Amino acid sequence: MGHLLNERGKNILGAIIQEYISTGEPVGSRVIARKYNLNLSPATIRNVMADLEDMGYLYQPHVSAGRIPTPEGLRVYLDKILELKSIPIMEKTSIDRHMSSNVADFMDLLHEASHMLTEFSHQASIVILPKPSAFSLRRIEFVRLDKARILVILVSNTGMVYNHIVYGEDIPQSELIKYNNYLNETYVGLTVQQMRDLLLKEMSGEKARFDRIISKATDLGMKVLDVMEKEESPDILIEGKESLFDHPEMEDLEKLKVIVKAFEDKGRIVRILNKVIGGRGVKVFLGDDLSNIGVRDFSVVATSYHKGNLPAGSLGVIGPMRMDYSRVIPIVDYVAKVLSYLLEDF
Amino acid sequence: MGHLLNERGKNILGAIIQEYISTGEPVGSRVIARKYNLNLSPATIRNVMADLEDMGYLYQPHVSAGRIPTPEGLRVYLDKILELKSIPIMEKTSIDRHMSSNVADFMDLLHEASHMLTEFSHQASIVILPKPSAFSLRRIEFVRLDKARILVILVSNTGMVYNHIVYGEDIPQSELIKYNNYLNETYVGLTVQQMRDLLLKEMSGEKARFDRIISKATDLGMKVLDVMEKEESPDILIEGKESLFDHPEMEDLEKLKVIVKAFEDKGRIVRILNKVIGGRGVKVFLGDDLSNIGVRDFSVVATSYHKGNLPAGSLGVIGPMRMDYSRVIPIVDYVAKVLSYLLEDF
DNA sequence: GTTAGCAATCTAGTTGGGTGAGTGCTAATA
DNA sequence: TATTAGCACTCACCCAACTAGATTGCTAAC
Repeated sequence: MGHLLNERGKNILGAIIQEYISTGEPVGSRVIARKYNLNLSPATIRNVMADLEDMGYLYQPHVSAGRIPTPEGLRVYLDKILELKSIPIMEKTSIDRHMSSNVADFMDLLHEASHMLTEFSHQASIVILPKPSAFSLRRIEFVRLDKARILVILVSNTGMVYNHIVYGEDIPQSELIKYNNYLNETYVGLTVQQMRDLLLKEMSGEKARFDRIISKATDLGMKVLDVMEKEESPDILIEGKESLFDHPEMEDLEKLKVIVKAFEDKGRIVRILNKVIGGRGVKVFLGDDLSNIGVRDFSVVATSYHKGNLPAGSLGVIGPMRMDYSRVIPIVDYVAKVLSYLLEDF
Repeated sequence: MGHLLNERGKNILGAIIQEYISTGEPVGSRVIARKYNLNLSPATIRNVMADLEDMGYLYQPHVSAGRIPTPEGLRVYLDKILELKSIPIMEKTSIDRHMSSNVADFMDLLHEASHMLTEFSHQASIVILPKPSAFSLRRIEFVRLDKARILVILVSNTGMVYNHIVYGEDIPQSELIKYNNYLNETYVGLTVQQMRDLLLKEMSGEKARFDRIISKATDLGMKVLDVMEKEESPDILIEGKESLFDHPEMEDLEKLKVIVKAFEDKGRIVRILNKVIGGRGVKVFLGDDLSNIGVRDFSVVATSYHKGNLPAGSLGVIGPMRMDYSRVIPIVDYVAKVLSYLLEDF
């Protein structure tokens, strides 16, 4: 057998990974021969295993132990071998129910999504909050803080409240209220992109030249968009860290430290999760994909959620590489779909 | 020697605890006799140690080991023996500088305080965000979300933004704006308590009977105060969890799990920290004080910070019981003082 | 009241043999 | 030629025995 993975190779690799996922122990040739009826002797399986090791899909922790899949092996498994299970009807209805009732505001909805993810995947869940740019404006409000700072409060059509501070000249509150009124009349209902377009148009238009309010208000509006863009460090919900600790592979102290530290640095987690934005479908990050958060032997299963056709944010779970992907992937997928569906008419 | 702690008992207990704090190992009689010139032989010290153990201030992990202080022992040490060090001038100026420059808004200030706490105590820091009731109103804004929900945005005089959702009848946005205007004219500058008083007065007053706007607006205002009170689960900043992991006592896996889980449950942490509100000065929570967050062998050093004379929130650090209190207590104290000072004219 | 001396206790670390799991290789088999 | 049985080999893991070191409590002397 050469360097190409043939049918038998696939079967055996699949069996090994399945076994490893369910036991967490190195897998020997005997177990495979007995439990998975491939009609092959342990000796033959050993030969194939040696080949798979050459290809970089398996490794031995030590010579008298069985094999463990490498990240590369898992990647192949995910791409070519894994067959997804369908979600039990009970879990589906539970997800539906939790996410559509008892949610007072948009944050509740995201919390609920996060909760469903941990509940049914038994991993830690991550939900990246939507960037304001995914929504349209419901209301904007300026509040004078002091002579240099203006507080800007934006309410999106989902009821999310974003606030920013803008530095600038000293404008009395009474004047700011006029800007408010103008902007609330003109820009409500627009997305960030549409706002930017319209602002640019208005700023160079006739009216702005003669109407001081319009001119000043659009100036300030533009400044707000700039600040928003710069500050755009989306927030993040993490739930169920503790469920990670119950996985037996966490017996290692160093590993635990590493993963806890990884959670501290939310920026990096966001960056990984957001890689799924743009594409559709669930993606799995493994091994080197995660080396920048320092957790090579973990795995992130993530996908994006949408509002209408616009990608709004991303969500997923993180856990040890040994994870029941056939269950977890459909769950992440389903929660994202439900969330997107509910988002549509929020 | 009976059950009363005499001078010599104090000296020896103090020495043992000092030694334990700096090494983390059980302390034997020899070390005390050699390092701390009490002019006593190990044998005598052993006798005293046995007494201290009877009193519940020390215990032996096993018979051939030295002694470790119990929470009760530490409590006595903190109350009667410990002498605080003064903060090095370098650290003081560093705290001053960081907290007074580069802080755009109030949250920045709190983050900075939190940062200073970890930086100089080498423990994890906790800052409880002020309850809205500590501040006065700068601006209130109603936004209609849908026929049942109204979003209320409150801006405090410190520039903090609080938002709540109020359920009620369907009120058009144009009507809400009238309420806004009335409330912003009448209630800006008042604390929550003052608002409540004035609202009650207005509701039963003459004007409200004839002016629909005033009547409706005060109704809504009252509802907001009720919601605020109910939802009052103050938020919390935690920084430097990772510095906990570097303490050698964290070699124990179970301990690490426990502390990480404790951090998950912010409610309980808030409840502990908030015990300091009301009193002045730094308090140390030890042993049983912390059993409700499941971390008997940790220690929380906390104090409250103020705006003017009103307590606004609390802050402190959490770490292993073995902590250099003579350094940590003054730092917590100082950061709280600086924060209170800066808060005064925010 | 204090101290020296000493037996007793217990942890932590080391050594060494035994066990079992699993491999790779070789030669036989289909 | 592909597969398999057989076997020697390797290595982690466990257990038991032993050693070294720390510290104590107690007793008797100072």
